Amino acid sequence: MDFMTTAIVPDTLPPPVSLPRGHEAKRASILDAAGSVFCREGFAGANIDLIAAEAGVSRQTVYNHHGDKQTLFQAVVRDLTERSNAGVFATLATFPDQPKDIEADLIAFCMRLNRNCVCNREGKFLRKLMQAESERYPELFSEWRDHGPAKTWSALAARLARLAHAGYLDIDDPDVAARQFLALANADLHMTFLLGGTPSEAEVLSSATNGMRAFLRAYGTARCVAEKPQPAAV
Amino acid sequence: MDFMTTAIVPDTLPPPVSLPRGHEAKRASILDAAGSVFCREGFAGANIDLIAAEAGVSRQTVYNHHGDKQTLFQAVVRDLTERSNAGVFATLATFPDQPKDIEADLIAFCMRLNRNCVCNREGKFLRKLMQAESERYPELFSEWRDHGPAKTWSALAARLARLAHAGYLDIDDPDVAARQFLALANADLHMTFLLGGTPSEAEVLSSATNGMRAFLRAYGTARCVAEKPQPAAV
DNA sequence: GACAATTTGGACAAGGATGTCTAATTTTTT
DNA sequence: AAAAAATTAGACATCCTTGTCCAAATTGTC
Repeated sequence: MDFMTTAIVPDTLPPPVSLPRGHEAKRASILDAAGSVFCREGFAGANIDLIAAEAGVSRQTVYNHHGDKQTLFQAVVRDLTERSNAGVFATLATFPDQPKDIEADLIAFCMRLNRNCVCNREGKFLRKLMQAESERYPELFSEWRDHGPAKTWSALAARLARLAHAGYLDIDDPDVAARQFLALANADLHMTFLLGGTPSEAEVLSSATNGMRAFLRAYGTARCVAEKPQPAAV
Repeated sequence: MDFMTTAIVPDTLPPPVSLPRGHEAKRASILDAAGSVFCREGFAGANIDLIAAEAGVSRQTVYNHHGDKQTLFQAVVRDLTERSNAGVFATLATFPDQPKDIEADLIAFCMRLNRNCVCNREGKFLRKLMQAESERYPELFSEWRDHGPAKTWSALAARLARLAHAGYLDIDDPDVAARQFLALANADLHMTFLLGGTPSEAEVLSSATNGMRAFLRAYGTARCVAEKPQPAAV
């Protein structure tokens, strides 16, 4: 028996198999609160005591998990980047490769993109933190850009090129078209973003509709127009 | 010799212009430095000593001119807003109302807009300060928005409507078109803006060209295409 | 040149924030 | 139940910043 147990569970001291559940929960809670406070107050204005209070932990726990303020900030941005990128690529996977009604399908895609990627918590926070602190942390900025927007653009460009190849669109430069696609998708939301607010569902719908109609006016082919000759007014 | 020198540099000395020579110069220098520091470090991170040093005055002089940090910040934003709006409307006045070559004329206008309004010092600073602190100073934000972007949009919409009426464009909703015009004009510059940099002349040209070609593909009439059937590749 | 306003540098108090330390307490694992 | 790990509250030293005060020096005006 003794032999069995020692064999099955080697005496190599219980490897840090599973750290407490409450431990990771607190870590997440700290990152969450820190994201909110850094975003609201900026790096210099953020107060560790406030972060601790908002996370529901003691200040010492914050220091135990992440060494100092800078390290905490970097952890926050990396966490946001990771989750945001996951959301972006999940949404990109829903791009309408074989559209039945290209206008309706692109509008729906656009709304998913806006709702799940640019209007949500991670998107809002990242946008603000990057704008405010990218010069102080250039490597964080590069990380985010290379793993996020840069890939998004080329992935979207590939999707658009495929649609063009299938005859739905008439595109010279897919990379330019991809940037314009995104610019048009958000054209009506800029002021709300600047204010730090979250657009209503109606605003997201109207921005996506206006944007995609303009995009299709620019890049749609006869095939699109034939299928959808007279879009209804908003 | 003595006569010569005194004659060449007349004794008329700078005309006795009441109080301010060095006074107003110092005030401007302080606003300038404060704008730069607030923008770089954020409100909380900005240091009055640093502002004073960068302005080349003593700290006490900063306090003499503008009471405290908050008042200084508001003065900076109001100053930037005023100068930025002046630039925007001066540029709007150069909109091509009777274009000879609509594509070339719109591209040129776009470049003026980007160069003089969004890429310049005031534009860059205002964008960052608004994004960072608009929630802390909502009344400053409203002031800027109502006297700047809101008027810009409607003014641009009116110009576009006029072009449409003259047969150059085919536009349903001029307000939507105006927002899309601006979105397309800057579509290629977003990443540079986010990084806090200033786009090169080549980037501004390429962004304006790509943006206006897309805009005209969406909203141009046969009249445009007839005049400019085959735009050269970039 | 005399006079008034402005600027300067430095000292200073008050307050706030960071990060460390410790002893007590709670939670988790064995 | 006991041992180990994590958390807590609080005190604390240290540093930084804001905003004030003041005497001396500078500038510009009459």
